[in-house]
Amino acid sequence: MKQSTSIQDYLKRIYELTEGGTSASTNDLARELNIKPASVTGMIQKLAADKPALVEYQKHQGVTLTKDGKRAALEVIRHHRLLETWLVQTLGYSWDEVHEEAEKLEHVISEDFERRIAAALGHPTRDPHGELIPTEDLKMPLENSTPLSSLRPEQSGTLKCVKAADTKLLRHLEGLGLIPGAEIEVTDYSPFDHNLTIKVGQKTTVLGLSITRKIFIGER
Amino acid sequence: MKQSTSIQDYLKRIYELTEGGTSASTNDLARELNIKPASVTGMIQKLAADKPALVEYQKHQGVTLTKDGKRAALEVIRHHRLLETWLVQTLGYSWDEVHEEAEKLEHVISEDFERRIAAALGHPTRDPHGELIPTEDLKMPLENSTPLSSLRPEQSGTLKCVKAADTKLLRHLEGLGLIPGAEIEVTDYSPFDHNLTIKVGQKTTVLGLSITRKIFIGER
DNA sequence: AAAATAATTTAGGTAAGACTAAATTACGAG
DNA sequence: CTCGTAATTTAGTCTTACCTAAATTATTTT
Repeated sequence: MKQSTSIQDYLKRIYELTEGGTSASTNDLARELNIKPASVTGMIQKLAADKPALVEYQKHQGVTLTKDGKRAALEVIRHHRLLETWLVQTLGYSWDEVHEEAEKLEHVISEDFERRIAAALGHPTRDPHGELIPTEDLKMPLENSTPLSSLRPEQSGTLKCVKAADTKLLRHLEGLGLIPGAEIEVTDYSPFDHNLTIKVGQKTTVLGLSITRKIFIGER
Repeated sequence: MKQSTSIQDYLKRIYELTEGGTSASTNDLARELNIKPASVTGMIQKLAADKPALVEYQKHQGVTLTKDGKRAALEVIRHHRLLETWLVQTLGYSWDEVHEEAEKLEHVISEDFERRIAAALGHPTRDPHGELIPTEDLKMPLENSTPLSSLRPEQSGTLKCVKAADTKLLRHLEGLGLIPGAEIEVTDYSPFDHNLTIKVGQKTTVLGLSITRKIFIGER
């Protein structure tokens, strides 16, 4: 019932890649996990063959998580996001520094430890990037936000979440005031390159699609 | 330069077993690590053969740590003891609950994390059991205490440290007031079974050798 | 000092989980 | 529909770190 670090990483990535409803391809998984596609095939075949199967898998069709697999993935994700929150709140990490550390800790902490930090933090619902934290009974809350890339001039909202782990990018966004809670207004859109011009506080910035896709906006 | 979890465990145990100046035997190591002696032989041969050798080893003579091995061991021990301190101080763990959790975390935390918790705790010198925490430059401070088992009637002192990980024992000792800082006086000694009668506060207790060997007493 | 016993080492094996190279399958263009 | 490319899978290797069984070395007893 307790998975290895490797397996937990597979499950977490599969969860992320299948959030949109599509199945996760061997190649995508390999890229996300920084391993070779051939290695992925081996592992997902094993995960699909296991007694209580953690993934659903048909040759050349990609993988999805089973009920059990999803639970296990949400457990890891809960660990990760609680840890990030806690590193920021109690040890003064900044949001661009927490990812790596949480990535290692998430695999080794006990359920007891998880409960203790959740309680100490007041049972937070979002991590420092604004990502939703799965509940204690391992349900993922509904996200009511849309990617910034889908907004158009005149539209506005509150920055809910930044889906990124890259230190440089996060620092850059922070410099622009683009952190969870920020009020944003779209002032211009360029249909050719999908650039958006937005106003955050006093500042006006132009952002490309590769960034606007990672920023999620919700109701004020 | 970064060792696997297994190797770190070997080094830590070897450090502990050789603190008394003697070398660590294959069997003792196997017992401490809960693995078979044959497996220990294989690993220590590898550690001794490595480019910068971590252990000194001659067939049938047991192992000791090299300079490099000692540094690596102290790094792990520092992690472990800082973590225990920190689990107790910030998450409300009791001294009998921290061992297992620290045992897993010690292998994955970064140097940055180590520095942050050390600073947050005010650079403590002892962990919740009173064990000395290696300094940031990886020197083990001198311990100026002796085992309770070496004291005799009329002698007294302050409890400095309890070298034990067993939950039951630790809870028992706590119930008797035998925690770091306690003032202790020896009132009786039985030369046949080495039992000691001691007074802690109001309480008088008789302790066997297996316990008195694990309790360390120092100057008031 | 030889025999019995205990400790240690050798030899060979297994399981995870990665890799490379080669084979196969799927898919888009003509 | 067939060819070429891209994605995927198969097959076979490697490393780490454990295991068991058998052989060897050390130590203790008689």
